Amino acid sequence: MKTPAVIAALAALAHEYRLAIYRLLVEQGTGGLPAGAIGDRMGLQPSSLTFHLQALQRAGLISQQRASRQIIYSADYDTMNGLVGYLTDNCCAAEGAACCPAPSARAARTARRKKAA
Amino acid sequence: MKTPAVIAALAALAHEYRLAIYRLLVEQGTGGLPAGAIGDRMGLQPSSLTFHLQALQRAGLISQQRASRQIIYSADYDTMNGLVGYLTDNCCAAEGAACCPAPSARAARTARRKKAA
DNA sequence: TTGACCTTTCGAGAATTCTTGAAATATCGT
DNA sequence: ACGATATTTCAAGAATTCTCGAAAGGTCAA
Repeated sequence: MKTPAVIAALAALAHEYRLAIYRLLVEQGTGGLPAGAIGDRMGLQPSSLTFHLQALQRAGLISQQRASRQIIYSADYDTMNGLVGYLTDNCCAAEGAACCPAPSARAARTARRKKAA
Repeated sequence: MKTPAVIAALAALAHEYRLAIYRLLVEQGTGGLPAGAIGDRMGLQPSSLTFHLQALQRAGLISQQRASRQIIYSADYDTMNGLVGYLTDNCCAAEGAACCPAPSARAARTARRKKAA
């Protein structure tokens, strides 16, 4: 995951409503949720909801799919994996720093991520 | 780590300069770096640099310490750990979702975090 | 094809964030 | 105490993000 994409994902999640929407969609799993249902739970105006959904989508955190009249949104787990990978990798660059996951866990996660990419 | 703090940390990192500054400080380890040296490397105006350093500091991602005339900034790893923990915990809330680190790694990280808090 | 439903688009205004230069603060060496 | 160095504060303006209401775009059922 490149730095501009990381910044986009961070910015997308750095908002009360968007973080809540994303968490809600993660809970829903691959089934996702139609826009209207999201708006109801969040108490958001339709146009405001679309604004935030688009922000999440541009960042690659969620994706949409039309189902007749409704538009179903669901979480894109890959982007979150990439984000967490970037943050953990860049968290412990200094050797011996008292931080983050233990080296073994970090190595395992890096290997898994490289395979996925 | 509570949601407002998570949003603050995400917002602080969601900016080109601030993410670069944070990464630079992480590389430096506990020794940190004086404000001037950060500004030189980033090519930032002093007042702009202070603005961004304060944003990172308010989010708990970095801390400062005076050393005679200079002010040394260094990364606060705990907040990043908390942020990564929050993101990983909330990434795989749906059971069986094809996402994030394997359950065992997640459990280990959660246990470590709880101990630290 | 008409009307109802669900969602997005558009435009305007409010709020927030970012940048910049000038002035202020704090520390040091002389 | 004075001048130099390092950084922050302040105020103003530019840029961006967010919210809201009205209108438009698809999709379905009759």
